[in-house]
Formats: sequence, structure tokens, C-alpha cells
Amino acid sequence: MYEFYYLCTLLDYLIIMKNFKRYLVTSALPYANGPVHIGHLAGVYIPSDIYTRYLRLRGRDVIHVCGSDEHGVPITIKAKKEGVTPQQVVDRYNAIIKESFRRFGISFDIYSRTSSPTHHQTASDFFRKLYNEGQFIEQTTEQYFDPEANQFLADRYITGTCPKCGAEGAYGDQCEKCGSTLSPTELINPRSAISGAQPILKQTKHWFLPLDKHEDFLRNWILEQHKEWKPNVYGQCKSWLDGGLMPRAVSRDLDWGIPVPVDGAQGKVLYVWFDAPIGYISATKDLTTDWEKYWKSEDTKMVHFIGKDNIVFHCIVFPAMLRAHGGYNLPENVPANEFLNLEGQKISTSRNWAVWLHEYLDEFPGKEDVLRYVLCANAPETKDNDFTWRDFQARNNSELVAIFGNFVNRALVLTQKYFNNQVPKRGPLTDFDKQTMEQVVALKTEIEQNIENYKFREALREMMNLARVGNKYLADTEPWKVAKTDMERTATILNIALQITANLAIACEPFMPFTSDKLLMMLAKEPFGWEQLGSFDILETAHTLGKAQLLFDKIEDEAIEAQLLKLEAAKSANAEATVE
RNA sequence: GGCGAGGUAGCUCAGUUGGUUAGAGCGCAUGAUUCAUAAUCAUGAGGUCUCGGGUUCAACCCCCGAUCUCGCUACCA
Repeated sequence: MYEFYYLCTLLDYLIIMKNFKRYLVTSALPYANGPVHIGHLAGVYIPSDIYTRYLRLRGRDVIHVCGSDEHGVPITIKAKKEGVTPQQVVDRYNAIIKESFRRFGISFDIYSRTSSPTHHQTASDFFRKLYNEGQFIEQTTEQYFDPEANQFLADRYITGTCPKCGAEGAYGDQCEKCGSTLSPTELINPRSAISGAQPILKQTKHWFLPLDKHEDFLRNWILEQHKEWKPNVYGQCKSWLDGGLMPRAVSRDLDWGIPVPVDGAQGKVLYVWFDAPIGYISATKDLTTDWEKYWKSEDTKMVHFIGKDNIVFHCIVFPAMLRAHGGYNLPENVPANEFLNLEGQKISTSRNWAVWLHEYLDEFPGKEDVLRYVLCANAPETKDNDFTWRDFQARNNSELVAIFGNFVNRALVLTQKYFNNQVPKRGPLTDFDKQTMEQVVALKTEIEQNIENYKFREALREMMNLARVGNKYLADTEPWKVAKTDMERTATILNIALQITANLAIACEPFMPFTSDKLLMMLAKEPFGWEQLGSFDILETAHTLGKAQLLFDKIEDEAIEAQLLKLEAAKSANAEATVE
């Protein structure tokens, strides 16, 4: 028994000591059939950006890769509907998505796309290697074919009457009325969801990745070695593994995508879920010729940021692919988030129930960090959360303006007033001064530990506590009173308040980079490193500060009401469309 | 239908292996304060931990059942 515990402790020690020299951070590839909305941001891109910015500030070797996922059936349908080519569809959305990420300060080292030549080459080579090594199973099956649209139909794109409950409009894979799992051939009176034609059965050959061959490995790797993964991620993996893995098709009959690179595969492309995660690899190749060390050196830590709907692909399928290929690292963690709702309803691209990033950026110029703050503070880390415009307003006005912005403004205005905008000299410290300084040091550790454990909401709260400590410090020391009798003591107080402000500029950078930049400008300083957080010698005595400005503005009711009206309009437009 | 995750204060969320009085922020109330964007600071009120059983000296936590939300269910992405 004693030995057992000893062994566990030793094991923990080794895991903690596992010394990663570099990091590879991936963010789920947005699907290029629509713009990015707040759900994507809260679930994936804000957490991954905070994580990456934090690591960079600490001077770590880290790259953050992403790109547009541009293949698959929905894009071809959208193209057909609009009378344009699939390439035109993805060109349009790739441009919108990429530009909105840039404006929002999501700091990818590269934002690539799966229609790029590099990606086509990489994915083809990947497939061909597995094919040549006999890692696939070939199987010919009968599949529904739409004679009008002249294409095979995925199960999702066949509708008909449910054989179990008789409901109309059941899908080929599932009836949403009774919840039964179906196979397309069971449907009564099947119809193509694309053309409405009656589909016919036709033979087709496909390649399958035998996940069952990797089951033992995956079971041990996830269930034994990654017990620290989030409950939703671990639970879903366990569910799949306990059910027994089956071969999974990795090709599709479609004319949009990466052609299956073997003889006799005319009209077949790689399944998007086979090619999309390889997109992380191609993106890295597009970034650097030195890409292999990020994917193949064992001292690289790979982390996939995704939403909960992608867990299986990132924890089971992609790792199985990487292992089948050989030579690649597997992810160290996959911190999948839950979903964000909007005003109590599911976000929906097709129903236009969303707050679109590119529209937000136009309608709230200069307020990138407000959205970053609100979405992080309310991120769906453990369960689905709700975004409301009232909450957005409240968090801006009573947290960012009242606590953060107000503290900074107080410290700077007092310095202007009493010390001609120069950092005053710090004299002897009181116990309260020392206590306050200790609190700042303690917050550093809290923020670090929370970010490293993917608890970004809590990390953000701790960052805000820095401003709270500052406000309390000023309230308790009352420099505006002390200034009447004791300028030396006033100097010490304001020195400490300014050092806290400088600490804030460091601590807020991963979460609110625009605010950090503004703060640095106001302090007239170049960016600090993370290691300076907790220090009270960041600003040297007599350093002249820059011009003070307000960090955050109040958001008035009108702006919020305009957004609510906009959502109402989307709702009625949608209701009308349904009636027609 | 099966499986997974979740349901804790008015709102948004914490709650470590079961252990005294279940915590935080916002909101609300009262007081203090006036350097600051009516911003801050202190104090306080506010809980049948979704519901019903069970195990235990002791349950938000473990077990059984019900219920609601979301996800997955292998060709939607």
C-alpha cells in the first residue's frame, strides 16, 4: 500500500516534470459556409488566444495555427443555391472570417485554408501513405443516389417518413421526432433533401479507417493516461470506447474536396473530417519550414481547442489517424467547451440567430476587448451558457468601467494632480502597503495556474481582482487627504498605485490586448514581460507618464436596445420564411 | 431510444477525497467617502443545492428512480 502511494506520487512528479520545450496550439477550423459568431469565439478562439498570448508573454516557444475548413457537402449546397461555385463560397467566407479574426486580435501565427495547395498535397500524401501500408479497409456498399442532382447522398440529406413513429421529415440517419437512429433504407418514401427527387440505390466503393485496431491503444492513452481531461471530454471518449470502435469511412462521393489519390477513385474525395484536422499540419507547413519539430518532437505540447461537438474527431479519429501514420505526437489536452446560447435560444447560422463578429466590430468600434472580456467571463467552460445584451452592458458598465477603468483613471489623475505626471518616489512602507503588495504577488500565481489548467473564467476574475486590490488600496490610504499634510507619504501611495497599474497592463494582455496596449501608451512604456508581474519596480522613479485617457466608455441603453431590435427583426424574418 | 455532460442565491458561476454556519462577482439595501466616467470602500439581506427514494453518525457530493437542457449516436459539419 505504501509503495503504491509512493509510486503514484512519483508518477505525478514525472508528469508534472514532463518538460515541454515548445507548444503547438490549434483552434478548430471554422467551416467556411458562414461568418464567425460569438459562440465560436467563446467556445474556441478566445480561450485559445488567451492561452497562446500568455505563453508568448512568458517567452515560450509557441505557435497557434488555424484556418478555414472549406470542403464538404454543405458548401456545395450553398453554392448551388446561390448559383455560384463552391470556390466562390469559400473565398467569400474565408475572407470575412480571416479579416474579422485579425481585427478582433485573435493572434494566430497563421490562418490558412484547406483549399490551399499545401493542404491538398499534405492530405493526399497522408492518405496515400496509409493506403500503401494497407491501413485502410476497402468496402463496396449500396448507397442512395440522387439521379436529378447526379450525386450520392449522405444519410443526412435524405428525408422521408420515420418507420418507427410515422413522423414526416425524418433524416436518413435519425428521426428528430422520436429520436430513433435510422438507416436511410428504412425511410418510407425517401426523398433527396437536395433536389426533392426520389433517390435510387447504387453501388459505391469507399475506404474505411479501422478504428477498432487502435481501440486498445486509445483506451489506455485516454482512460488511463489522461484522467485530467475535462469531464465532458473524458466522458464522451469513454462512452465511445466502451461501446467498441468500428471502421469509419474516410472518403465520400462528391466533386468538391481533395480527390482520393489512388487508382479507381474517380469522383471520390476525402471525407472532410479526414482532411480538416490534417489542416492543422498543413497550416504549420505554410507557417514554417521547421514545422516538423512542432508535430514530431516529443518535447512539444500539443493542445486542441474545440467545441463539444468535435470531441470524437479530435480525441478518437484524428489520434488514430496520426498513430496509423506514425511519427506524430498526440494531443496533450483537448479542452473542449460547451455551447453559448444567445438571449435564451440556441445560436443558429441558418436562422440568423447570432451576433456576428464582423458586424460587432463595425457596430462597436474600439470595443474589441469588451466582447473579449464578456465572452471570457461568461465562457461555457462547464456547461452551456447564455449571452444576453443586458449582461454585456452590465459587465461593461459595472466591471470594466467601474472597477478596471476607474482604478487606472484614479491613479493617473492623482499623479497628474500632485506630481506633475511623474512617477513619485516610494518611501518607507506601512504594513498595509506590504499586505497589498503581497496580494498582487499572490494573484500572479493564481492567474498562471488557472490559465495553465484552462480555467480562463477564473483567471480573468483574478486579473480583475488586481484592479479591486487597487481600488481598495486607494480607498483605505486616501492620498487626496494625505496630500494636504504629507507629500512624502502621498508619493509612496501613488507609486504603489501606479505599480499596480503597470501590473494590470501585464496581467490583462492575454485577455484584453487592446487595453494592455492603451495602458502601455498611458504609462509611456514598452511591453513588459510576464516575469515582471508581481514586481513593484516596474516603473522607475521620475519616469514621465503619457497622456491619460479613459480605457472604457459606458454603454448606454440605446445601443443595447438597437441590438435587441436587430434580433427581433431576425426572429420575425425567420417566422415569415417558415410560414411561406 | 442508447450514451455523455450539466441543473447550486434575482442573474452569471465556484464548491478539492462525504465532515461544523454551502462561497464569489453582478444586482439589491444600509452606511462611509468625494481623487475618480454617480465611479469607489464597508456592512447586510438573499439558498428545500431540479424532484422523489436510499446508504451513512454525517450527503450539494455516493447509490437508485424521475425530470429538464445541451451534445454524441459512426455518411451533417
